[in-house]
Amino acid sequence: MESGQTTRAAETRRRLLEAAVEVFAEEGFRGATLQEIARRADANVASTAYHFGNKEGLYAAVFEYAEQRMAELRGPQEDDADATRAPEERLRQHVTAFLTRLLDPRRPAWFARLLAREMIEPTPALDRLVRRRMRANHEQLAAILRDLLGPDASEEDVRLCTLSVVAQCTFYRHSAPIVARLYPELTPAREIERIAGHVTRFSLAAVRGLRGPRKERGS
Amino acid sequence: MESGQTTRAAETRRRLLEAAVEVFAEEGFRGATLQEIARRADANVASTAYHFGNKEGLYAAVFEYAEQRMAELRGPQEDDADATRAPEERLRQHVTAFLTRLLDPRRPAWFARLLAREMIEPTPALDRLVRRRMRANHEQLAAILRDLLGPDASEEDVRLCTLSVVAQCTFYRHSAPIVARLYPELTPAREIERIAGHVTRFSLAAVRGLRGPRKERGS
DNA sequence: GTACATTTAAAATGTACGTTCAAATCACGC
DNA sequence: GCGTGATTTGAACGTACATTTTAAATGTAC
Repeated sequence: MESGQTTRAAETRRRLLEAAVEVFAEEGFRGATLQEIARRADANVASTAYHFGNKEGLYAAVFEYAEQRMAELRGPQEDDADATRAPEERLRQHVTAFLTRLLDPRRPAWFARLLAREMIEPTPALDRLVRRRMRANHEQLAAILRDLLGPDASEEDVRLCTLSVVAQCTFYRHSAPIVARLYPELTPAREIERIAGHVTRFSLAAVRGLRGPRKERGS
Repeated sequence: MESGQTTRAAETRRRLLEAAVEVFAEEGFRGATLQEIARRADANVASTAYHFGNKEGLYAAVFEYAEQRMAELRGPQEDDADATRAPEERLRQHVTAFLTRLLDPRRPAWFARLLAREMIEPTPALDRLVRRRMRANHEQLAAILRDLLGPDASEEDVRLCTLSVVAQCTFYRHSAPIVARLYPELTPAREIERIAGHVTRFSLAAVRGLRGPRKERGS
């Protein structure tokens, strides 16, 4: 068919996306320049316009591309399915996988940076990401916590506990600069196992304590 | 002395800072323009150069100003001191105050935005903030958790638990766009008390569970 | 009230960047 | 090899903006 042309064009497109992911992650939407992206991709500035219309179009494509690449990087062990095992074990596994995705230095850092920027100035790309990727993950974790909390727990409690677990995981990524300055000796990237162990123990203990009759302390 | 001039000059300076805090928070360092800042402050562009040297100088001054303003906004009930009360009660109070600072819609939102931007691209301003404001807060919270965990807990455990509490609080601010998209019905800004209650209960239960002989589950 | 220093206003300058465009190059069917 | 449409290229355009310059205004001291 048109394999020669198409693959060549698709190739520059891919190079542009590859370069753009990095530049957008490093510099943000405003800070990123098409010239820099084109330079890194060994392409002409005008090719960005040709392939993606304009800077915004490129960003949208970049976010989708990054999202896809991250999904590909997921190992099969992170998939759902094993509803047979004890919820305690499933929690540990979920937390470990989550933290690994966030902190493992072998994973590219750009996705977390893009996401962090979306937290400050959300774009339509975030809506899609939540709908298409995050929601399912949250549901999976919520199911584990529902099991742990027992049948008497309200959906409200399940939700809040789920968020507490997520919060502990994402913290070491989102607030890394603060953690690094408060505790220079703690290097999360190298201690994923230790942190995962703590988050799991902490959360399991919390859930066990919450499970029984709710203890209302204080006023 | 030179009061007429000085106060007038100081007044312009203050107006510039006030405007700059907002613009930097909204648009980020790169997105903010001196012209817009000057316009909002009813001042001339050149006045930014006169008072702060250049854009970077203005940013540094802005961050310090924001920091100071936030410190002023703290009620007296957020101070340390009451080491007499039960640590459970102190935790509840600390968490509530923390969440209020982060989420209360009556508080200006710009500080959190400036801070979020520092999480992506730290500047020297962050070092100062951590050293001069955050460290003490963390120590205060760590002390509460040390009390709760009892004398057998390692400093490592205290640290991790402290971070778990902080993580749960900051999450509702840092990841607000995600929470809003996952659970549109949850409106953290209006439910500070409920969230504070959950974080406190969750963390107290966790700490109580961790306090005894460490239960190692799983492998 | 006149000379000097400080502060503000307005315009000018230079640069960086997104976008556009016409020409050049390429891949392919004929 | 030649025409056709898809890509790629290099240059140019216009705009936005940080910074600088210049001039006026304002305050201070004699």
